[in-house]
Amino acid sequence: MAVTSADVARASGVSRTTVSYVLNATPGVTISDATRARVLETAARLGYAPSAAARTLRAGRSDLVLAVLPDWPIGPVLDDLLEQLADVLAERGLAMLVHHGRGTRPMAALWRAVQPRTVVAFAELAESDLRALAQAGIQVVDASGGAHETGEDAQAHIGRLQVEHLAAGGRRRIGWAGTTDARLAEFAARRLEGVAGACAGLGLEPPVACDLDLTAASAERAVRAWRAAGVDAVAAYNDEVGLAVLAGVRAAGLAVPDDVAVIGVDDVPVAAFACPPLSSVDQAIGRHAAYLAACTLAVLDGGPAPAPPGDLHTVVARASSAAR
Amino acid sequence: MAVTSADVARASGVSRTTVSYVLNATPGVTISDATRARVLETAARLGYAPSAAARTLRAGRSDLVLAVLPDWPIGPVLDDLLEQLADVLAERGLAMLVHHGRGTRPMAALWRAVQPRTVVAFAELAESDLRALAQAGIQVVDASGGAHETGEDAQAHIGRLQVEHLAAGGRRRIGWAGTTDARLAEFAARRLEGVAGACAGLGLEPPVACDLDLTAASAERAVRAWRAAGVDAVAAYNDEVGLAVLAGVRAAGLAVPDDVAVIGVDDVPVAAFACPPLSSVDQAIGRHAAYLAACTLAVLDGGPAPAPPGDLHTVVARASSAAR
DNA sequence: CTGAAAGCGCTTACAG
DNA sequence: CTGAAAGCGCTTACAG
Repeated sequence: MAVTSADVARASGVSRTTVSYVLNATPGVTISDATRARVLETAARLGYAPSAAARTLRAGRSDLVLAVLPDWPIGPVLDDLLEQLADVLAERGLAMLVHHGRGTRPMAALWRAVQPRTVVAFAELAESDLRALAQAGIQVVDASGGAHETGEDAQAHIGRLQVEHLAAGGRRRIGWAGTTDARLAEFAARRLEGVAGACAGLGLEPPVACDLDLTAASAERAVRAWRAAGVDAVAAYNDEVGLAVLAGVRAAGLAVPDDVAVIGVDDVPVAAFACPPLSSVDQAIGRHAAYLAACTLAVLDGGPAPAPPGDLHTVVARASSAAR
Repeated sequence: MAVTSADVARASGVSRTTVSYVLNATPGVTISDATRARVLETAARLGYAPSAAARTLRAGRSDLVLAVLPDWPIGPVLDDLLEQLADVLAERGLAMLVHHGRGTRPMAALWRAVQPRTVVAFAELAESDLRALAQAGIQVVDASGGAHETGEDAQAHIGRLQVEHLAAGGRRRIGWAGTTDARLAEFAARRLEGVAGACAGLGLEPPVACDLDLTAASAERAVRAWRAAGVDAVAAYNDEVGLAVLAGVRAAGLAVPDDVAVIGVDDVPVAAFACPPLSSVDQAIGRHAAYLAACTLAVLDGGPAPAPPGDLHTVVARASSAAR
């Protein structure tokens, strides 16, 4: 049914070898212009596209890049990042296969089955998987955003930025608004560490941590707890949680930023529309994506690793964290 | 390097045929329990996983399901849907390959290269692609959300629900808040059609359409235009746009819902935290995803198509569209 | 400059 | 109950 290289060969009166040489522009072989033109024309006319399966079997590796996602929900940030990465890879003729780390079947089976060219790991991989990948010669791009160029954990760095901004605005007692989503727990813990570290560094008391789900009731409860502890500023896990906090403060009859300042993370468009507009930490996702794409290409080409993009995180100050 | 079925055969002292029979539990062949146990144990011990490429080449089709996304940004709704679909497929040993319809290379090359088991099309496919897929025996699941069970276009249906809700609250002059994102144009047009149709059906004047980007300035401009036309209610393309409208109304010194009512689409968590809380149209994405997964499995198994899930869309009424 | 042949790893008639 | 052999579509030494 499908047209194969043999069909193209037959139709253009040459061997499959020649077809392969022409279509892959194999370096080191010279094909007469007439033959080349004829093969190309025939291939186009027949709508020939080489079988990925056969190529993979032959080459021992596919044209697939496997993106291993963590078990947590993909927010708009990671979403953008994946899209941009897929675009860059597509330009190189590579398709991106997205795998949610649901643990449904062992990673080992997956990468063995798919024989990806590269694995881009947004989640930390198990030791055994890393060993196995290394042994199979599949290189791994670490996109878990672990280390920051300051040597600090990148997530902790974000938490630190939040606290430093709040403290610069005259706030002295910091609350932390985490999330009850268990899948985000590990991630949130790293943020909270940064928050706690920054408080310690600034001589503030340790942060008062509350986990919210995205309901008004849970936000109100958190606000009461913070209030009881004398909290005058809240660092939120992300903008969604931050907006929940704004609503909770309102519901408790208090005012932002007069009673409590709030800052989120991600700087989603909606943050600017809140009342009051929500301060946030921008993650410069475009530059991050470009860097990640460059890393992936470097791994593919065996080239040198690109220079890290410098600091990607900046505080976007809005009314919700105005200085008092 | 990688362990093959030949390795397993050698290590367990049988032929590759037997290994294949045991591992695939091929129906119609009987293998002695001793042999079966030995092969299974050996395969596990060696960490054997069959090569997807070889299987695909042999079978003429892969264990991949190709999800063809439209060119528009993936919102939280589609995002959820994809994740759930991927989970269901994973349980069946199928991996989902996501392809953004960027038109970077012709679809034809992609499906030919990948030989997917099924294509789940979230965007409408070109005639030529549909023909080619049919010819290659690759079935297509239409997930573009085109037809609604009422016979109405599903997107138009959502627009209708918005207008009917606003009109039921005593609003007489409807504004439409679209998006300047060109990738969403076609989608938004179908919504607007539903809005216009509902207005006509209710004897209201045609909607006053404005396209917004997600900035306060553009929202303010739109609000002024609506105001000049006497608009007292706005149906927004989605909750993000709806929240921008809320901010624009505030910036114009007007009040929601007293001067203008607003309703979005998607019912994202943040909608409930707005001031005032934003009304929305819930898309019951979980049920939609389940239906889509069932359709995909039905196609894979050649079974009958599952019953459509009934009406998935419901208005979530909040303060932003309170009756006047 | 071009072609015949081998082999990637799998499954499945076909023999025994 | 088990094995030897062919073939899926490709690429690449190796001959000519």
